[in-house]
Amino acid sequence: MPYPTDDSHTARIDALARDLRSLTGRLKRRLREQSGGGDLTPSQTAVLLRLEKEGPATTSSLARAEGMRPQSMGTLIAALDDAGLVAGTPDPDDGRQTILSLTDACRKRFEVGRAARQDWLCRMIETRFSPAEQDQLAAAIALLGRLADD
Amino acid sequence: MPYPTDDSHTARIDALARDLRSLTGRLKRRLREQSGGGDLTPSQTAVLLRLEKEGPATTSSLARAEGMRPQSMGTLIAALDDAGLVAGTPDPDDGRQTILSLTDACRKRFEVGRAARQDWLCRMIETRFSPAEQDQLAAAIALLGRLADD
DNA sequence: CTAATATCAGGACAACTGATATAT
DNA sequence: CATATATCAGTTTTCCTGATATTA
Repeated sequence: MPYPTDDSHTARIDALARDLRSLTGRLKRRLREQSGGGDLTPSQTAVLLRLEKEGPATTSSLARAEGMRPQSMGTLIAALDDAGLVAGTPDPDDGRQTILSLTDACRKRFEVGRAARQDWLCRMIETRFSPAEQDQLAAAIALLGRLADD
Repeated sequence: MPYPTDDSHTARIDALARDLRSLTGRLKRRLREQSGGGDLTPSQTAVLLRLEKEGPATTSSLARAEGMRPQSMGTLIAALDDAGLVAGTPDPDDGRQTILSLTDACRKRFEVGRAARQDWLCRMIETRFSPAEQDQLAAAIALLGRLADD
């Protein structure tokens, strides 16, 4: 027997890993494709929604939260700043940091988008999944978050 | 009231969508970082595992299965061909197509990797999640697959 | 002096679009 | 001729590494 422990348990884990690898690529592509059209990239959207949820933060703390390098987050933030969606004010206590917050224009944009139910992902979740399936998703997202954050 | 239907139901879906957006980015980054070191990219790994699971296929059918453009799959396949992990034989019935299969070298590589439990994702799934949680993951991956494939 | 923050510069990867040749 | 497959070429996006200035 080539691999002694390749029983059904291990095979099931292999299948899980295989499907998860395929899924992440497809999901990412789908999100990017749907955000297209003068709109924001998935990473930009994720940062804006995090700022909305958790309040003002610095570039570095956002980078840590999203699991990317501070430089990468820096360029992402610069684009959002150019678009007038976030604004930075210097931290009075720590001169190295600038505190980023959503602008009123960005909050307005969220408000309008939600009122019109324009968000593709929200529409899909609402229309394609039953409430019970939505609960399943929420639980699994927490599990996968553990995996992504080591 | 700015948005008449912004009740707790809608707020829960907004939170789900927000967390899912953040998760896909983090997961993708984690997979790429873990595949680093002379190894294969996540997309390459996904294609090889699909060929192993479903048998020989063409560039176009693989592109459809992974939700990407045939050209993108083409360059990905070319790299795997250069690395000696896949080989193509002309389809006897349709001169336009070439049927791609895993090489013996690739199967050997899988065999060795599995025997040594070298796959990061498999190890994480096995050690960080209980069997019940693994079931939850499997169910949720199927749900999210529906979302990714429209 | 060491550690953390931010920014500049350059590069690699993975996907895209458009155009073309070939075979059905 | 219309459709499907594959490939060539160029581009964009997103993230990376390395180096530097500044502040705690």
